[in-house]
Amino acid sequence: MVLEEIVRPLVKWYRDNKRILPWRDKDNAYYTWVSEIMLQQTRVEAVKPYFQRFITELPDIQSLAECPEEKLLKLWEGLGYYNRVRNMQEAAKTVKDEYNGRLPEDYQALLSLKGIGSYTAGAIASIAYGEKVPAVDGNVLRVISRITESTEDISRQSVRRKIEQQVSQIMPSDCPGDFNQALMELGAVICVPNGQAKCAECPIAFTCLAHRHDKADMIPVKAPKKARTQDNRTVFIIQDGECTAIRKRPEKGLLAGLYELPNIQGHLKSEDALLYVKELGLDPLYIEELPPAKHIFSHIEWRMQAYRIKVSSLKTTQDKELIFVSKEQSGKQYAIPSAFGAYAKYIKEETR
DNA sequence: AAGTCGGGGGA
DNA sequence: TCCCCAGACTT
Repeated sequence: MVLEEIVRPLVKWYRDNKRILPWRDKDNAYYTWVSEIMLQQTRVEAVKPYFQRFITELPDIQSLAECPEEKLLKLWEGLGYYNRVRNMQEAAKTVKDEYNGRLPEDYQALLSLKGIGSYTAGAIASIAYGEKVPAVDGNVLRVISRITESTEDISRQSVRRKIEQQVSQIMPSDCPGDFNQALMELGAVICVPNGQAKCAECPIAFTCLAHRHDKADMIPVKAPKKARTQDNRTVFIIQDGECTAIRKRPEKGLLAGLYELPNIQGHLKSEDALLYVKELGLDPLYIEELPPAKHIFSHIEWRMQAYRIKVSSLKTTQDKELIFVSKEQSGKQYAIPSAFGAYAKYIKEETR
C-alpha cells in the first residue's frame, strides 16, 4: 500500500466538508495557540464557548501575560486540566520577554514553550505558519493505524513517533495545515473512536486496509489502563445565614489553586461532622444531611457525603484559610471546579 | 515508561 | 459502565 494516495482525496474532502469553527481560518496565531491548548483532551463542542469568552477577555498575548491568576482560572472554570492555562500564561510571559511579544514561528521554538508538546507545536507551526511538520493527536493515531491496519499499541510513544514519521513522509508542501487538520477532522467525524466508523462516507476508504478486511472496529489497539482509586470525602456547606465558607486549594496537585467547599477525608457521621465544625471555632445551630454525590476524575473517584450546617457566625472561626462568600459574590469571583457541582447550588440558597 | 491532571458526551 | 477526547508534564 502506498500511504501517499490519501493526501489529495483527504485534502479535497476537508476543504469541501470542514466544520465552521470559531478559531478556524482566522489568520491569528494567538487564536490557534489558545484553541490548541483548550482542545487538548477536550472535545470541540466543549471548547467553543470557552474560546469565545477567553479571546474576548484576553485578546492578545500581552493581555494573557498580564492577567491576574484568579481571573485566568475563572475563565478556565469547568474546562479541566487547569495547569494548561497556567502553563500557557507562563509561555506568554516567555514570548513577551524573549520573543518581542511575537509567538515564534518554527516548530522547535514553539516546542520549547511551556505547555506546548510535540502535537501542539506541530499544529501551530503547520496551521498558523505553514510549516511542514506533523501534528499527531489521538485522531491521527487512530486514522493512520486503521489505514495501515496496524495493531501496534498506540499508547506507546515509540508508536506515536513512528506515525509522526509516516505522516511526515507524505505531508504536502503546499498545504501542511490543511492536511494535518484533514486527518484530525476525518478522525473526529468519520473515522470515529466510539461506535461504528462511517466508512461509507470516508474519502479514503478505497485504500484503507482495516476497512478492506472489515477490521476497523478492532483498531486501534490500546493497552488497558489501571482502575481508578476511590476516595470517600465529607463536604461541608457551612453557612451563617449571610455567607458560605469556601477555601483555596493547594497550589500543587489536583485542582490546584481553585476554590472548594471545605471537605475532608472519610465519611463522617453527623456527630463527628458537628465536632469538626466546632474544632474550626464555630458554633453550629443546625445540621442537615444532604444527598450523596459522586465525581469521577481521570484517575480518582470521589464519593461524597455532605452536611449543611448553620452556624451562629462564621466570623468566630480560628481557621485562617476560610473565606466567606455571599450569595451574590459566589459565582463571580472564585473558580469552583465541577467536582462540587452537586453542592454548589446550596451556596446560593438561604439556610433554614 | 508510568503516573498525574478534569470534565463531559456518546455508546 | 466504559471509552476517549486536536496531550503535556513530572517522576
